[in-house]
Amino acid sequence: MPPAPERKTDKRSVITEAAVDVFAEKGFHQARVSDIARRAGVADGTIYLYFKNKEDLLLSIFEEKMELLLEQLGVALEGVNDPIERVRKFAEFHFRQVRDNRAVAEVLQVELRLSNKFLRDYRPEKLWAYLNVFGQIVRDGQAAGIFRPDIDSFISMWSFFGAMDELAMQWVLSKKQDRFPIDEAARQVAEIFIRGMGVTA
Amino acid sequence: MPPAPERKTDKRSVITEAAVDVFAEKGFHQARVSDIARRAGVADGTIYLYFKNKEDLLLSIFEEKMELLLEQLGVALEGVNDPIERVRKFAEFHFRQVRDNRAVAEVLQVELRLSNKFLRDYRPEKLWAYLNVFGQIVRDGQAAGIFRPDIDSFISMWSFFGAMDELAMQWVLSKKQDRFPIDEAARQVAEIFIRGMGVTA
Amino acid sequence: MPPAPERKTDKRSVITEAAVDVFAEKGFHQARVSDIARRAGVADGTIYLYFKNKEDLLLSIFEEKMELLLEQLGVALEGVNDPIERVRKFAEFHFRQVRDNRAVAEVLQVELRLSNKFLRDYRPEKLWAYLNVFGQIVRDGQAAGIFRPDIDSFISMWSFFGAMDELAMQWVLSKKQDRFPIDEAARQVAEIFIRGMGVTA
Amino acid sequence: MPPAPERKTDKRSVITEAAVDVFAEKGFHQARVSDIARRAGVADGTIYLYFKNKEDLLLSIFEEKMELLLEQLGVALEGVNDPIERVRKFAEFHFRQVRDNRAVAEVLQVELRLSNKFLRDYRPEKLWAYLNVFGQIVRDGQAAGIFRPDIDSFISMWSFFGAMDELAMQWVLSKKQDRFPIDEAARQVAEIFIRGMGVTA
DNA sequence: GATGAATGAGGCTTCATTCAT
DNA sequence: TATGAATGAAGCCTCATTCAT
Repeated sequence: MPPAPERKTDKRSVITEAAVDVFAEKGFHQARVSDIARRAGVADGTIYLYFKNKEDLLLSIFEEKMELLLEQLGVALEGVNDPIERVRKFAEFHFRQVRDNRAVAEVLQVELRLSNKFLRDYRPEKLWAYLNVFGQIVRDGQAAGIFRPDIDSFISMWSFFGAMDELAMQWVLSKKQDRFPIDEAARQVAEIFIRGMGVTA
Repeated sequence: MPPAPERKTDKRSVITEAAVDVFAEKGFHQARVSDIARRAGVADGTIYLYFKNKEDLLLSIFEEKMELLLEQLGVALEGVNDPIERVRKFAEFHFRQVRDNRAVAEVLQVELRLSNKFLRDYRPEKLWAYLNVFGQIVRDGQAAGIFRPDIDSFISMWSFFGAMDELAMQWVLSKKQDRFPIDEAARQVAEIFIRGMGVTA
Repeated sequence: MPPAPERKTDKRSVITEAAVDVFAEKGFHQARVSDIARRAGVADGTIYLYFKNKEDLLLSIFEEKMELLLEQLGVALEGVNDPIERVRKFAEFHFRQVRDNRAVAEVLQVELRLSNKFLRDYRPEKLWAYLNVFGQIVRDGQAAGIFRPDIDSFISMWSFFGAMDELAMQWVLSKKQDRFPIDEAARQVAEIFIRGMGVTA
Repeated sequence: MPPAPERKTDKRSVITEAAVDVFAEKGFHQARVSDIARRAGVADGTIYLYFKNKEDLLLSIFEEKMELLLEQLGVALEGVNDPIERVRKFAEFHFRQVRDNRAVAEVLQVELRLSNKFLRDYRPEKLWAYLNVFGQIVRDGQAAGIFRPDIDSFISMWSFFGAMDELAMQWVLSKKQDRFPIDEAARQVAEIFIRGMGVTA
């Protein structure tokens, strides 16, 4: 019996998952490479067979996770044609991901922002692709006469993302006991933007 | 005759300003204490006469800058009573700060990201106060029947801040030549939230 | 039918040649075992089937190359009986080797430098044998009354080798365009030592 | 009372001397930076206040020592005008230095050669200046009709240096008990080159 | 024999902080 | 107050070597 096809990338993803956990727990700078190695059950040096260095590990996580996210977003929006409904689904999808993959969200939202490389040098194509799904919804809605034509899709897109992202961060960083209901947040954000961009207002 | 009061804090504020610049340029972790000292024109050790350590320096900046911001926000909103108008003024004020003082935007970014994870026990009271001005606008608007009563002020407050903050960051990070008009961004964000929270929609 | 004898050592010599190149290019310490493996077209681990470790690989090169050199020197000096002529032939031979096989010069350099300090217990017998050919020429010349009897063969032998070796290194290190004629160097070195050791002077 | 002027470079030279000892004892690659620090009585980090890195430390030793050597050579040859005598004094001086500063000689001769930077990238100006003193002696001798005009000063200069250097290395590396008389070596090398280059031969 | 992924010890270097002047 | 040389803990990363396949 041949090994499962993902056997080959097995160790790589073991490391990736371990890194997500450790980064989420301790933060990028406090996380020791050896912590990640121990968590992954590999030797320190093994990490460097798959990643150039610690920062590359962080960026790789971003790339991989965003790619996955983008795919799943496509699935979540499949068959949904009404722009308004698509906005709702988008918010719902985003917050659901955050809730279900808290560690990933934490790394994507908190740690990544602290990485200079990320903020300054790195161009997050995948993030743009993700956001542009929203931008396209706005333009489609405008074409359909649902959203006001003077809305700038660039501005609304980043606003929408900023709103979701900030709420997600607050949720992620909040202690378990005083965590607000995230699906309610999804609903409210979606509603604010739908009405906010709507023509009837 | 006692020395002029600001004489005493002269060197302290020189250091603070230098630190703002350096932190904004390189980020907290990449910034070396000696960079800040050089920029401030003092010796490394001098910094430790005014601040307990590097982290304390960062926190002091937060405190000072946020206090100032809060004061100025108060001035900007003075005499403006209509909740809708107050939202507009808030957005306008925030983006104007970002434009006029690039470092403010970055400081806010950093604070948000670091305060909860890196600085476990630090509570950014001043930031909350800043945001709560918006929260109160929402509640006032609800009381006046202008905003829908089911809007959660916590959610809308963070959404609003996230939207503004993300746009600010995009503006800060964008190259000078292709910078979008920041005051237009202010208008659009304000409009989306005003309409989005409004009862008539 | 047994495999051809060199079949058995085929891979070994492939590795040896690759190692000579890599050591010559980067030096012993800078050379990675994996560089050698790649150059040889084998896996890293394969090297350890033929050599105990990296150091052993270096020593084996010494042994093999010096053995060859010694043999060829014998051939070059065959039938030449006059000590003076033998000195000339020796120099000629040495520089010809350097020119035709650049790596040999570097190997000798490395050996000399490393053998006594880095490889505490290694005795470069073959190198000594090579040099002693010159020592013997001196002693023969002295017996024949051609060279002064107060010349110490140890001192003259190392001097001669040092002179040739240093010139060889300069030649090897010099850029192709401004390379001095190496055979002229051979002539001059030989002449200096012949006259320098001669009785008539 | 003001501090002695060399107070300022005190620690730097303490480190340099310690490095010479440790490099001579263990070799460059085996020497740990912490070994040098301990020997110098400073913290590891202190070394990096004076030197860029470990290799820079080695090269700095070379620069400093060669500069000193060059100066002292000038003194040793002062007032000696006869080219023949100058050759004798040169050899004498060189070997005396080796004998009196064995650790320095060991570092300069053995370790330096093993440093890739040195051999490939670095242009040892000071060494050339040192050698050119010999080159000039040759040319002066030729002008005076003492040395044969067909001698190439470049070739003879490197030969001479190679001869001395190789002998010096053999002396430095040899065990105390079987160390040959170095001043006798000086005499013989000088004599070989003087006669070897002479017109009468 | 051949492979090459995995190992893991250990060193160079950084930089926040101190303290004698 | 101010200095800045000195400290030294601690982590990222390299790479020779092994061993299961």
